[in-house]
Amino acid sequence: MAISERKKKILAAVVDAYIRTAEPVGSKAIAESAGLGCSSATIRNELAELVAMGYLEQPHTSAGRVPTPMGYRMYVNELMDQQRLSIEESEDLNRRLNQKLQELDDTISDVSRLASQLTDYPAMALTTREAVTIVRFDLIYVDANTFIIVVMLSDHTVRNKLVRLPISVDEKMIRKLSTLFNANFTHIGEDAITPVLINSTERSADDTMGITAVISSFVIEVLSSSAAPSAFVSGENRLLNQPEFRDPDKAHRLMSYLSGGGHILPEGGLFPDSNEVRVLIGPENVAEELKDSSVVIASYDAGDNTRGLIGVVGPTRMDYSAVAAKLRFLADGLSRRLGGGEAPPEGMHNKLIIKGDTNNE
Amino acid sequence: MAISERKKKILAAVVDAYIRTAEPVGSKAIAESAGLGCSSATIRNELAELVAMGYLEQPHTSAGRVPTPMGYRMYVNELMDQQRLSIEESEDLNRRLNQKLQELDDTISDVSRLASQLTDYPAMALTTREAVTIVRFDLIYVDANTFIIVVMLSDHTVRNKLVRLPISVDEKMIRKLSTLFNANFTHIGEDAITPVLINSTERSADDTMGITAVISSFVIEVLSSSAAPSAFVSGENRLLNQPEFRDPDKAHRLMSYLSGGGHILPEGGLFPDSNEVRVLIGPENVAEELKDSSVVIASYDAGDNTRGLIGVVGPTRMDYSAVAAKLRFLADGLSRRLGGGEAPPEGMHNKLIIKGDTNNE
DNA sequence: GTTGGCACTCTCCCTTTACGAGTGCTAATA
DNA sequence: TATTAGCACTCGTAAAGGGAGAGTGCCAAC
Repeated sequence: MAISERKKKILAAVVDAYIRTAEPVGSKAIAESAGLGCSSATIRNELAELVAMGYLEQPHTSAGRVPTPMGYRMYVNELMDQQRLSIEESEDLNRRLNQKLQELDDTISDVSRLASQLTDYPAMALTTREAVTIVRFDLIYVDANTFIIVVMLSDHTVRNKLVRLPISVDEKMIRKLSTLFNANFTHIGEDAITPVLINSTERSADDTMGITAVISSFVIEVLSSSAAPSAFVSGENRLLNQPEFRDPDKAHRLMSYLSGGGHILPEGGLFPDSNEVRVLIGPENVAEELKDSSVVIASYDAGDNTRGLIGVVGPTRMDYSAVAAKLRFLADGLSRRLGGGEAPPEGMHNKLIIKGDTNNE
Repeated sequence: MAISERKKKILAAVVDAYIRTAEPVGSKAIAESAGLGCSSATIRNELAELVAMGYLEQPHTSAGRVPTPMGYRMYVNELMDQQRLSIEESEDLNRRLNQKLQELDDTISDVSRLASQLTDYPAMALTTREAVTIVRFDLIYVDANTFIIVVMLSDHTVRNKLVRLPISVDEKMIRKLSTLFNANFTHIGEDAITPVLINSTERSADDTMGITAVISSFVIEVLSSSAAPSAFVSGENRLLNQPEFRDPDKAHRLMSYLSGGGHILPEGGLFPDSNEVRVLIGPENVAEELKDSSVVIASYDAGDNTRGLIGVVGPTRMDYSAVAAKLRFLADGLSRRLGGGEAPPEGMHNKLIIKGDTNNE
């Protein structure tokens, strides 16, 4: 059955009111607020039909209406006025973002904290990197027992480690090792670092003291930790702001889930395109713990084959419009700062494109 | 008035039972549990006196007794059996600790996470460092637009930064700058880095492209971030396990306080000595938000003029004995791994020394 | 198709009641 | 003098009752 224009308006009014008040919405309130010139009785008829169509439900017979996940979905896809940030807001955001400019690895926790502060919901941030390789190797001789390993990675980050040896090495040996590692260990993946390679390098260097092994294990550590996606969740406690989480058990369940950050990853398959904000409403979420919460995610381009994701978790009664706008802004800002060239110019407000699972209706 | 032996036993029994059950303790329960051969009526008389003395209180006339902060204090100082960890527990702890061996800066979050997991309370970890200086400077030339700054600090950590320039530099310039910075910027504090120094270095290097400024600002960033104590709180959500935080508002208040981590610092003044675990009970805490919670803290020696602190927050009805033992173990383990030489040998169980504000009675 | 009216059905909140755990006191006992 | 048994009393909690109010569904009129 097609949904009439008036039904849409009424549905939107219900969702809007429910988002604001967290209480079932009655026909009278709608008649007064939404500017369609008809009485509460008419609204009641329409509401009954919206319930029959599955967009709304009643907690019990004589209560007002509450949107179903399907109702929210309709609202998100078609009805909500796609909120833009005001000039002041976006300036404020820009300022805060500019303060955070550091390496991406520091930023990921900041990003999630920022998203959480901004939206007043718990937020998570994560990045997945494509496999990196080492592009450059330097060993810095400090003293007879100490040297520093510095490696530059294909994603233009730099890692270092201070090595202290129980025995003495001379500067020549360090230089030799540096040359060898530059020749043998750059531009290869973690799986190419075999015992065979390590042994042959050790022999070439005349290294009888196991220095090669130390350096090799650092290489492996760097390559494997860079490949692993990192996640960060913050502001879990903001859940308690929401009336639907006044039940400590419910709140606790979700918070524990969120604290265990990594679990969000499996859903990483559905990375939204840049410029798109994805909304997952209640049962649309894969994770059992999220079945009655909603998640809004946006992704950003962190440059060098790295994509980042920022997400916000809240009750299904979430201010989708505001949250989506803020996330979009944040993601854009991050893309612009961290990412490749083709990011949109500073200050431009992108048209918001919001998508989600539309195939379940 | 002096407190008799029997009163002590009864008080201990009340605290023990209350820690276990979170419910006011009645005379009958004590008569049965504590092995002193007397009836509940006798216990009642004693209880009445303990109330008069301020060690216990009654929520209302016909309820059991609950320890007051003063009661807990007595318990912690004199009564509780100072729990040792079982062999299995300490082996498990050792294993987990060994896995976490990395740089201190990575570890601080791990430490707090570990402490939280271990105790099932929210935990925080923080370190204060003495001012560090740079002891060694290296600039690595990568290509005409790129070089890497590597600095080694007096605390034996190494920091690096990749610098990309809009203009070209040659290798000679980089070498010159490296020498100059090594000469002028090592072994000095942040406040010694004045515009005058930067300008003179810039002139000496014939640097017309502002590279000196870039490097200088990195130096300042490193020195200031190393001086700033860093804090980390985790497991806030475990608060919700405790029945006293079933009230979402109460839980939220404390959790927000904890999330804002830094606030704990002002109390840093009371760093416990190593080998001592400090317990702060309810009103003994300075922070308003902690007035009806308890904090257990231990400190460890992280080497190089750095002291770390691990703390656990919970309701006043906290299992002080178990928590103190675990924190002591953790702190010892960390001192041994990170710290100076005179740490106790591996595997030894230290005598627990527990102290606190005893001057308020 | 829309509206006013009205009986009906819920939940929410307040009060009442009953119950039981635990006390305080007193008088008896060792 | 310290301990104990007994008993009346207190108070909080949980279950049960009882409006009040918000909101519905339906019907008959427009």
